[in-house]
Amino acid sequence: MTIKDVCEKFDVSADTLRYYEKVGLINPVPKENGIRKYGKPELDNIEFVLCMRSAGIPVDVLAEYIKLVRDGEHTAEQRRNMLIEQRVILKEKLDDMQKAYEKLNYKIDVYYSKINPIEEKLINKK
Amino acid sequence: MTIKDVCEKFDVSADTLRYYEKVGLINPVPKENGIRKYGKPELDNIEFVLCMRSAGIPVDVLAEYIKLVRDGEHTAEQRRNMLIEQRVILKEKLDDMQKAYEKLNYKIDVYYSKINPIEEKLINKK
DNA sequence: ATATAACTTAGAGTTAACTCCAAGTCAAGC
DNA sequence: GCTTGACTTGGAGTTAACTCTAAGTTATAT
Repeated sequence: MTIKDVCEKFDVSADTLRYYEKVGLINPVPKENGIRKYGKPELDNIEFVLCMRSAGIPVDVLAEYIKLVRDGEHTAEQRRNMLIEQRVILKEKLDDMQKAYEKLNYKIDVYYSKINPIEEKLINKK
Repeated sequence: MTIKDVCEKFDVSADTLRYYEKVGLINPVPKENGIRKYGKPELDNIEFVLCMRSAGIPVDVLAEYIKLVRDGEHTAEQRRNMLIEQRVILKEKLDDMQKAYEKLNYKIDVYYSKINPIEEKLINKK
């Protein structure tokens, strides 16, 4: 799989993939004639990283995590602690966003009744 | 209420509050002797904005929204559409983060069984 | 053989959202 | 009447995470 295939598969730019590799967030990808060829392990790595990034886990934290994976089995406990720490942060963010989502829903309802009070009344009187 | 009180109430820096005001994300705060005095409407404004910011809604989007509020009642529909648009984006983010959260939970379990296989067995055999 | 298109690199530039700084004002306490 | 401390300003600086640029290489099509 070329870099372009991976970009399409995960909807990410080639620049981002190379950047992630450069900063150690993705393991070095094997090359043929100087061109990156992505296999299963690379794709798994990328999928994990993109998923964690979409949750807002910082690049440097993920880079450290991947480094620990490379360092071997004896870092497992440290890695686990990292993940637990990130889970706490993520949970807080999720809760904040859930709250904002509900507030947004509420506000949209309020605007609805402002704009369309007649229809609103009809609904309520049903 | 002084700026310091507001900082403590909402756990936000004075710089951020002034920055939000400067870029139009918070309405101009009335001043006594050149010093900001925050009242109920200001606090409501700030709470809303901080909540939306914690959900990742961009500063410029919020600034435009606040501008529309100032422009009066006839912008209500436009505002509502903005909120609906942001709700879609927020929902997607929430779903992504929920997925990441679950993946993280799963990974933490995996590390747990790696590190502490004996205890893990005990739990499973119960 | 040469043009095209997709890749490569190192490193510079961009963007969003703060965050900090220097210089100044003002009320209160000694 | 002077110092202290909390505020004020405009504007510069920082950080994270890309994103772009320029110059170069390589396989394929003409």
